[in-house]
Amino acid sequence: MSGRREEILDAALDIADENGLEAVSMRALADRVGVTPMALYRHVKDKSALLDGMIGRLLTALLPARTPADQTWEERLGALGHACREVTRRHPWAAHLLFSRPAVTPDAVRAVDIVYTALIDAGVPESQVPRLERLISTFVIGFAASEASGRFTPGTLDPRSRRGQLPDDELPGHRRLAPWLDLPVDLTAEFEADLEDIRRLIRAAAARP
Amino acid sequence: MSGRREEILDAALDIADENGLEAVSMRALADRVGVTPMALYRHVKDKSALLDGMIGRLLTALLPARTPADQTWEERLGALGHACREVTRRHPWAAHLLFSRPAVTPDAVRAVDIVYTALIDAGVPESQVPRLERLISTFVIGFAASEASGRFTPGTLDPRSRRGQLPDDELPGHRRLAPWLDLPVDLTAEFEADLEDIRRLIRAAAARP
DNA sequence: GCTCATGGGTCTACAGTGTAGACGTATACG
DNA sequence: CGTATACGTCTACACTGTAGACCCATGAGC
Repeated sequence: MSGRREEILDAALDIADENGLEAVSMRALADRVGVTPMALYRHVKDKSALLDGMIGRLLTALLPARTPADQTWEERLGALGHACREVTRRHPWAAHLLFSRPAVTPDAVRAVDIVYTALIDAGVPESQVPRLERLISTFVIGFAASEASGRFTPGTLDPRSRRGQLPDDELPGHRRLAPWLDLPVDLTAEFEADLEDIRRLIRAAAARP
Repeated sequence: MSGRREEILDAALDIADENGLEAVSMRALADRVGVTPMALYRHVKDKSALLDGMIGRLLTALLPARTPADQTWEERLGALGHACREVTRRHPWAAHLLFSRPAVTPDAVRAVDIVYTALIDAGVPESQVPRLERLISTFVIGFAASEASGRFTPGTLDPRSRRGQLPDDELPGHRRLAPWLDLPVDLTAEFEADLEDIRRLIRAAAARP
């Protein structure tokens, strides 16, 4: 019953949001809750269990309360994808945890099920559904993690100087694409385009024997 | 000049391979090199610089010495993908770092260039190439990271018991797919199928106006 | 030969980490 | 009343990364 555990987890979320995940130490968390570090261990087995609890908390927030049945499978997929990206934009530290901790909480299973039914509704052969679910979730979480960790916007150095470290004739691709590489990237638009590509991939899979 | 830095990085790789990434502490590393912890700081600015150096070392090992020009773009893409997965299978701890550290080393840029030229050769419109490169690398690294962290094989509990935590009628997708979910997954074959799906996605992008 | 810079290494110390173990206390229930 | 149970505290230990001062061998320039 006692909502104490939830209270602690939320405090941990707050700390992570304000000062990053590495600022979540048992001592700092205890301070914020107004308690001694060791007191936390009554409500949380471990530090790693604490992290699990944190992503658990996020997952429940992410899920649609009830899946509106009047949406097409493409809309439902898009909604889930955007929700996932939204969560990791609000909590950039979370992206990594989504990868490391296997998703076995009830909420995570529910999320997987949404993708399953979307794929089935799309007409994908059942034997292919689990694989495609993994493909999709891997990409979506990967995109979110990349965005959150700055993999897509490497540092402050612009593309030109980055390229400059290598002789230009070793990088024919970069030379050829130079005009496009200097453009700023709109990651929201890019994510949308990626989702559309994935929907196409699904339709193609549904159309195959 | 002095190969001391490389010697240190390799020792760090060894520790990580044997006991996991969290076992790579400055003290443990110093012990293995046969030196005092503080001595490491002459060759490595930071602990985080040490980690950067480690993935740098891996990346050079991953890259093809020279790209054989007699391969089709599909073969080159597949080779790079498999090389990436191979590295993270040999060094499971590395997958996460690939995500967190933006890839700005010369070797990383070279790897990106291989994908760029493959996409160009495939006939993808140049404006789409950078986005698709990000899509592909995100998926490939994400797959590797998922596999390494066990996201694809959640714990020891079988699918049935995992599902058991929730009422079955809340999970129509799982119920429908039950026969397929109980099958063991061959991740090598799955990765191959995923790559093929991605190649199809590329061909489709090339065929669009 | 002398000096001097430089690269590499050592020792000490500090502030911070997760957590095991023993102990205390207040409420609820028989 | 006694006793469980939930919750919290204090102390202590073995770690972590790293700043700062000091040392010594090598080689270059005067």
